[in-house]
Amino acid sequence: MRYWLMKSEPSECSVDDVAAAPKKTVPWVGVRNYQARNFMRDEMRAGDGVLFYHSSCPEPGIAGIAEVASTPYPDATQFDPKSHYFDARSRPEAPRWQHVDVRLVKKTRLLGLPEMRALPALAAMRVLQKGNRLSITPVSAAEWQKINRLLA
DNA sequence: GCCAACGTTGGC
DNA sequence: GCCAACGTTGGC
Repeated sequence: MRYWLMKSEPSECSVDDVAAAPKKTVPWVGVRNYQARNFMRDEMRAGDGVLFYHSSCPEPGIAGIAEVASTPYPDATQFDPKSHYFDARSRPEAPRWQHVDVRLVKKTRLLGLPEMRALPALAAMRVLQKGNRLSITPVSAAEWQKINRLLA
Protein backbone atom coordinates (compact mmCIF):
# COMPACT_ATOMS: atom_id res chain seq x y z
CA MET A 1 0.00 0.00 0.00
CA ARG A 2 1.45 3.27 -1.14
CA TYR A 3 0.22 6.84 -1.18
CA TRP A 4 0.17 9.49 -3.87
CA LEU A 5 -0.77 13.09 -4.50
CA MET A 6 -2.40 13.69 -7.88
CA LYS A 7 -2.99 17.16 -9.28
CA SER A 8 -6.03 18.09 -11.30
CA GLU A 9 -7.12 21.46 -12.57
CA PRO A 10 -10.66 21.95 -11.26
CA SER A 11 -11.60 23.65 -14.53
CA GLU A 12 -10.77 20.31 -16.19
CA CYS A 13 -11.84 17.83 -13.52
CA SER A 14 -12.72 18.97 -10.01
CA VAL A 15 -13.43 16.86 -6.95
CA ASP A 16 -17.12 17.54 -7.57
CA ASP A 17 -16.78 16.25 -11.12
CA VAL A 18 -15.37 12.99 -9.79
CA ALA A 19 -18.10 12.79 -7.16
CA ALA A 20 -20.67 13.06 -9.94
CA ALA A 21 -18.99 10.50 -12.21
CA PRO A 22 -20.30 6.93 -12.50
CA LYS A 23 -18.92 4.91 -9.58
CA LYS A 24 -17.19 8.14 -8.55
CA THR A 25 -14.42 6.99 -10.84
CA VAL A 26 -12.52 8.75 -13.62
CA PRO A 27 -9.75 7.62 -15.98
CA TRP A 28 -6.69 9.74 -15.20
CA VAL A 29 -6.07 10.65 -18.86
CA GLY A 30 -3.83 13.36 -20.19
CA VAL A 31 -0.60 12.80 -18.27
CA ARG A 32 2.20 13.59 -20.71
CA ASN A 33 5.19 13.52 -18.43
CA TYR A 34 7.32 10.38 -18.26
CA GLN A 35 7.99 10.46 -14.52
CA ALA A 36 4.31 10.81 -13.72
CA ARG A 37 3.46 8.10 -16.24
CA ASN A 38 6.02 5.77 -14.71
CA PHE A 39 4.44 6.18 -11.28
CA MET A 40 1.09 5.09 -12.71
CA ARG A 41 2.44 2.39 -14.99
CA ASP A 42 5.07 0.85 -12.74
CA GLU A 43 4.39 1.65 -9.12
CA MET A 44 0.68 2.13 -8.46
CA ARG A 45 -1.51 -0.70 -7.24
CA ALA A 46 -5.28 -0.80 -6.97
CA GLY A 47 -6.19 0.41 -3.50
CA ASP A 48 -3.29 2.82 -3.11
CA GLY A 49 -4.28 6.05 -1.35
CA VAL A 50 -4.61 9.26 -3.35
CA LEU A 51 -4.71 12.87 -2.21
CA PHE A 52 -6.83 14.71 -4.79
CA TYR A 53 -5.21 18.11 -5.31
CA HIS A 54 -6.64 21.16 -7.10
CA SER A 55 -3.96 23.07 -9.04
CA SER A 56 -3.88 26.18 -11.25
CA CYS A 57 -6.90 27.68 -9.55
CA PRO A 58 -7.75 30.43 -7.05
CA GLU A 59 -7.41 28.12 -4.05
CA PRO A 60 -4.89 25.35 -4.67
CA GLY A 61 -4.88 22.51 -2.16
CA ILE A 62 -6.12 19.05 -1.26
CA ALA A 63 -9.84 18.74 -1.91
CA GLY A 64 -10.52 15.06 -1.35
CA ILE A 65 -9.35 11.55 -0.54
CA ALA A 66 -9.36 9.03 -3.36
CA GLU A 67 -7.87 5.68 -4.30
CA VAL A 68 -6.28 3.96 -7.26
CA ALA A 69 -9.09 1.94 -8.82
CA SER A 70 -7.52 -0.03 -11.67
CA THR A 71 -4.36 -1.47 -13.09
CA PRO A 72 -2.61 0.66 -15.73
CA TYR A 73 -3.98 0.68 -19.28
CA PRO A 74 -3.37 2.74 -22.44
CA ASP A 75 -4.63 6.32 -22.56
CA ALA A 76 -7.16 6.46 -25.40
CA THR A 77 -6.75 10.20 -25.89
CA GLN A 78 -3.23 9.76 -27.29
CA PHE A 79 -4.71 8.19 -30.45
CA ASP A 80 -7.53 10.71 -30.91
CA PRO A 81 -6.48 13.47 -33.35
CA LYS A 82 -9.27 15.67 -32.01
CA SER A 83 -8.07 15.40 -28.44
CA HIS A 84 -5.97 18.04 -26.77
CA TYR A 85 -3.82 15.13 -25.57
CA PHE A 86 -3.26 13.60 -29.02
CA ASP A 87 0.29 12.29 -29.52
CA ALA A 88 1.08 11.69 -33.19
CA ARG A 89 4.18 9.73 -32.35
CA SER A 90 2.49 7.11 -30.21
CA ARG A 91 1.54 3.83 -31.88
CA PRO A 92 -1.37 1.60 -30.88
CA GLU A 93 0.96 -1.42 -30.87
CA ALA A 94 3.32 0.45 -28.53
CA PRO A 95 1.28 2.98 -26.55
CA ARG A 96 3.45 5.66 -25.06
CA TRP A 97 0.98 6.82 -22.39
CA GLN A 98 -0.78 4.74 -19.78
CA HIS A 99 -2.90 5.67 -16.81
CA VAL A 100 -5.00 4.26 -13.98
CA ASP A 101 -8.56 4.95 -12.86
CA VAL A 102 -9.09 7.01 -9.70
CA ARG A 103 -12.12 6.63 -7.44
CA LEU A 104 -13.17 9.33 -5.01
CA VAL A 105 -13.48 8.02 -1.46
CA LYS A 106 -14.67 11.29 0.04
CA LYS A 107 -14.69 14.95 -0.65
CA THR A 108 -13.06 16.84 2.22
CA ARG A 109 -12.71 20.43 3.32
CA LEU A 110 -10.02 22.19 1.35
CA LEU A 111 -6.58 21.78 2.89
CA GLY A 112 -5.11 24.83 1.23
CA LEU A 113 -1.55 25.19 0.04
CA PRO A 114 -0.71 27.89 2.63
CA GLU A 115 -2.02 25.63 5.42
CA MET A 116 0.04 22.73 4.09
CA ARG A 117 3.16 24.89 4.00
CA ALA A 118 2.58 25.95 7.61
CA LEU A 119 2.59 22.37 8.92
CA PRO A 120 6.02 21.12 9.97
CA ALA A 121 4.84 17.51 9.55
CA LEU A 122 4.38 18.17 5.84
CA ALA A 123 7.57 20.15 5.23
CA ALA A 124 9.21 17.31 3.29
CA MET A 125 6.28 16.61 0.96
CA ARG A 126 7.43 16.36 -2.64
CA VAL A 127 4.65 18.60 -3.88
CA LEU A 128 5.80 21.42 -1.59
CA GLN A 129 9.42 21.41 -2.70
CA LYS A 130 10.65 24.36 -4.67
CA GLY A 131 10.50 23.85 -8.39
CA ASN A 132 8.27 20.80 -8.22
CA ARG A 133 5.99 20.56 -11.23
CA LEU A 134 5.20 16.87 -11.30
CA SER A 135 1.48 16.20 -11.46
CA ILE A 136 1.88 12.95 -9.51
CA THR A 137 4.14 12.66 -6.48
CA PRO A 138 4.66 10.01 -3.79
CA VAL A 139 3.38 10.70 -0.28
CA SER A 140 4.89 9.07 2.82
CA ALA A 141 2.79 7.02 5.24
CA ALA A 142 3.37 9.63 7.94
CA GLU A 143 2.23 12.46 5.65
CA TRP A 144 -0.80 10.42 4.61
CA GLN A 145 -1.83 9.79 8.20
CA LYS A 146 -1.28 13.39 9.21
CA ILE A 147 -3.43 14.69 6.37
CA ASN A 148 -6.15 12.11 6.94
CA ARG A 149 -6.38 13.14 10.60
CA LEU A 150 -6.63 16.79 9.57
CA LEU A 151 -9.39 16.06 7.11
CA ALA A 152 -11.30 13.50 9.14
C1' DG B 1 -0.24 38.36 -16.89
C1' DC B 2 4.29 37.45 -14.86
C1' DC B 3 7.97 34.59 -14.21
C1' DA B 4 10.82 30.83 -12.05
C1' DA B 5 11.69 26.25 -12.72
C1' DC B 6 11.89 22.37 -15.26
C1' DG B 7 11.20 19.15 -19.40
C1' DT B 8 11.63 18.35 -24.31
C1' DT B 9 13.34 19.09 -28.83
C1' DG B 10 16.55 19.26 -32.36
C1' DG B 11 20.79 21.11 -34.59
C1' DC B 12 25.43 20.25 -34.39
C1' DG C 1 26.17 13.87 -26.07
C1' DC C 2 25.86 18.92 -25.54
C1' DC C 3 23.13 22.75 -25.00
C1' DA C 4 20.27 26.67 -26.68
C1' DA C 5 15.69 27.49 -27.69
C1' DC C 6 11.29 26.69 -26.75
C1' DG C 7 7.11 24.97 -24.29
C1' DT C 8 4.70 23.92 -20.01
C1' DT C 9 3.51 24.16 -15.20
C1' DG C 10 1.54 26.48 -11.58
C1' DG C 11 1.76 29.81 -7.76
C1' DC C 12 1.23 34.50 -7.20
